[in-house]
Amino acid sequence: MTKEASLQFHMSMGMLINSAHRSMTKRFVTNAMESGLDISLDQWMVLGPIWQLESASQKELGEMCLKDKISITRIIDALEKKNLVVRVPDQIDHRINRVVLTNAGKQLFYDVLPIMEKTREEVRKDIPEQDFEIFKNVLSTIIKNLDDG
Amino acid sequence: MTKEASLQFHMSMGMLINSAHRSMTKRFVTNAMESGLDISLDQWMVLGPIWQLESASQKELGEMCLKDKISITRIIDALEKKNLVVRVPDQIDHRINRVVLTNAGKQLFYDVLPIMEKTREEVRKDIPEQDFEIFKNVLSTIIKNLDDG
DNA sequence: AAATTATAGTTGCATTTGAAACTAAATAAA
DNA sequence: TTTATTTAGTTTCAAATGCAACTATAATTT
Repeated sequence: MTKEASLQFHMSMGMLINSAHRSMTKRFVTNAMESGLDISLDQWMVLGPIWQLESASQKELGEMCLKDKISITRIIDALEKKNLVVRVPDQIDHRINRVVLTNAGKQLFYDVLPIMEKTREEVRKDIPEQDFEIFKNVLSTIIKNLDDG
Repeated sequence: MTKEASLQFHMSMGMLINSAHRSMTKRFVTNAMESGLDISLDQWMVLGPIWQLESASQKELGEMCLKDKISITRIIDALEKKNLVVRVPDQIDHRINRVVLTNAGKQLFYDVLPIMEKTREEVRKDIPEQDFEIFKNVLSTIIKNLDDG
């Protein structure tokens, strides 16, 4: 590869992903705040699977959200502090925490859904469905490529 | 949008970008370390434009790297501490710093190029050129969408 | 059964990051 | 000219993140 091509690469890939990630996170939080909702994108990304799985272990949540256990611990800490979820020790395996939504957590989940939709629309404006699918596939492939490399 | 679709979204977009970004950063640093080079992806992303622009202001670097001025200040601090760059006050406008590579900085730049290429290949493995182009376009569009929203 | 290994989750510490306030210089307005 | 405004960059403080070591429980091995 020529120097120029490498430079081109470094200026596109890392930079673009980095910047898109930052912008999205920011926009989501801003949109939430404007609706009087206090939640980070990370917290939301975990709240969804909690809602979906009903009583997931932290490990399961981590796998679902592609996050390590430390991050999950902390996000659950934050959610628990806000009384949105509770940790319930598993009846059989006492190492496991089952994480379940409180009523306030469920309420927040439903309140945030339209915020998510709004953010989604802002993000996807002008991007054809087909391109977006390719985009997501490429992201998945990149993650896979780097996980078992 | 249905609840399921929103959930689907939140579990793909944010999560995937987040995860891909983390993996890439990690892989780049690991690859660099294995070659005995001590540089973060952020630092590299700024080093490139410094090399290319020859004597860029911090503002220009920020625009080029899609980073805010605070990040640039810190990255330049780090690079300067490692004697890879120096800040030279602009002769005419004393507010501006011109950032230039030292010989060590130029050397590192050339040393890191193959690392970047290696990382690039690991990232892009199995991704058709065409999809990758779409991928980058989508990222650019997302950034644009969120910047002037 | 006792000792070993593996798993789930937490904690502590050091580094990184982000937002807002700040300094210093340049430009524009009065 | 002096005052106000904008611009480039830095600093500070609080919050987020990453890594390694740690606890507690469960599953294996001997």
